[in-house]
Amino acid sequence: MSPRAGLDRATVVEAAAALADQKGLENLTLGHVAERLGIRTPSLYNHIAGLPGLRGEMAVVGVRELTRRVSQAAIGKTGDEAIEALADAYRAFVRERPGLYAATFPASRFRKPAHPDLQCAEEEALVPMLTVLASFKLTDEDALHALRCLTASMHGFATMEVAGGFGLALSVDESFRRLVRTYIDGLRQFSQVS
Amino acid sequence: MSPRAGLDRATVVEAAAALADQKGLENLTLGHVAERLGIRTPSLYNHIAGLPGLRGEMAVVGVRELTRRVSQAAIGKTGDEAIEALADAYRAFVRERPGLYAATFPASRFRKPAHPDLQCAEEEALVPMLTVLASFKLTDEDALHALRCLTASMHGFATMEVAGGFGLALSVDESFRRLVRTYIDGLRQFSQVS
DNA sequence: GTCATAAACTAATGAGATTAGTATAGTTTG
DNA sequence: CAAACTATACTAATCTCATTAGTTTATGAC
Repeated sequence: MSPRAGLDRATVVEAAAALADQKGLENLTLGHVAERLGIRTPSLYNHIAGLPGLRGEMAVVGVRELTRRVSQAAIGKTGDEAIEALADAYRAFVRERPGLYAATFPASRFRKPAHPDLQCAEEEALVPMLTVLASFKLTDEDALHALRCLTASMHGFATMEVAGGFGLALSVDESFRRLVRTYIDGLRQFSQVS
Repeated sequence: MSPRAGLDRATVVEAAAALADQKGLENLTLGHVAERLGIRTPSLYNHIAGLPGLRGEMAVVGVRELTRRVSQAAIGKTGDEAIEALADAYRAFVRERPGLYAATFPASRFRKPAHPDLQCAEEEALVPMLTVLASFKLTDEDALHALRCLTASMHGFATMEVAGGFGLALSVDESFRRLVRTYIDGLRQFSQVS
């Protein structure tokens, strides 16, 4: 019908991400993406390098968006308040865009060529968190351990939450608040400030 | 050739789990499972209900094995020591059997019929952890929040680790120790003992 | 020994990803 | 302004994989 539909890579990736959010990343098919965009499946190959390429693009977009939100949340805050804001932003992102977040976490154990853009985006994602941790005056080593613990906690909680792992009739917000508070209290153990 | 190869469901599931550990759960195909067992793909249907059924069986086996290991690790221990042992066992399981563990975490958001065996196994998995937490004399509500925080922390850390998310040259064991210690310290905030 | 059943098989179907080759709408250039 | 170029869409075809249907045969029950 229309030999030009005016698509570009970003549009394709966004459509794929929206579908992944709705139906789950593992249920994402090129057929569905094409249908949503009003084109035939092979036409997608003009914009993306197949399904693996699409997943890689989604990962880059996801990491950047997560970074943006986390950075935004921490602006003008330090210490406890900054950690809490950052953690809330992280969790909110996973809840709002579970498919895009899942794409961000691509079991790099099995990814053959570590996409350079992705690696770069992943490194930048650490910056806001390390910046916030800097206000606790940790040694470099302590800060890196703290970074790992923070990301692991947020990642674990948020993924369990969106997976439906918290079945009980108990406030999930309250559980998360306690997790973050406990983490912050633990930071003090290594911190050089009050 | 051999109209009887002497297979049963458990053997098929174990073969699938071994493949998932090696190649990743998302790369698991019935063809590979059949090849490893020396039969043709359709023959698997005599033992399992297709790929979704196989994944469900893997989830049940995975949860049970995880529960067994965690319970075993906590035998004869209480308090801090029990939590540390339990956490180490959890992490060790994820490292040794990443595919089987991944099967355990099936994004129940998209699972249509919540397998009764699986639901039962999942409930039983909480028992050893709640038992250990009981030694901290928490209120019921505090114990459930603590349970969520503990599973989220262990899950998050272990999955990030096996995904290759900890790239830096910094002891992962030490990071995990700090995560668990911080958690334990946080428990005391709500605990009625020492 | 006969029979029922379980467990293997082959053949066929359908979904989905991918590649090859074709056509056309914009854009660039003379 | 028209010719050529290029990007983007298409159809057709192939490959892998899951799944179903129908067939065969070993093994255990009687």
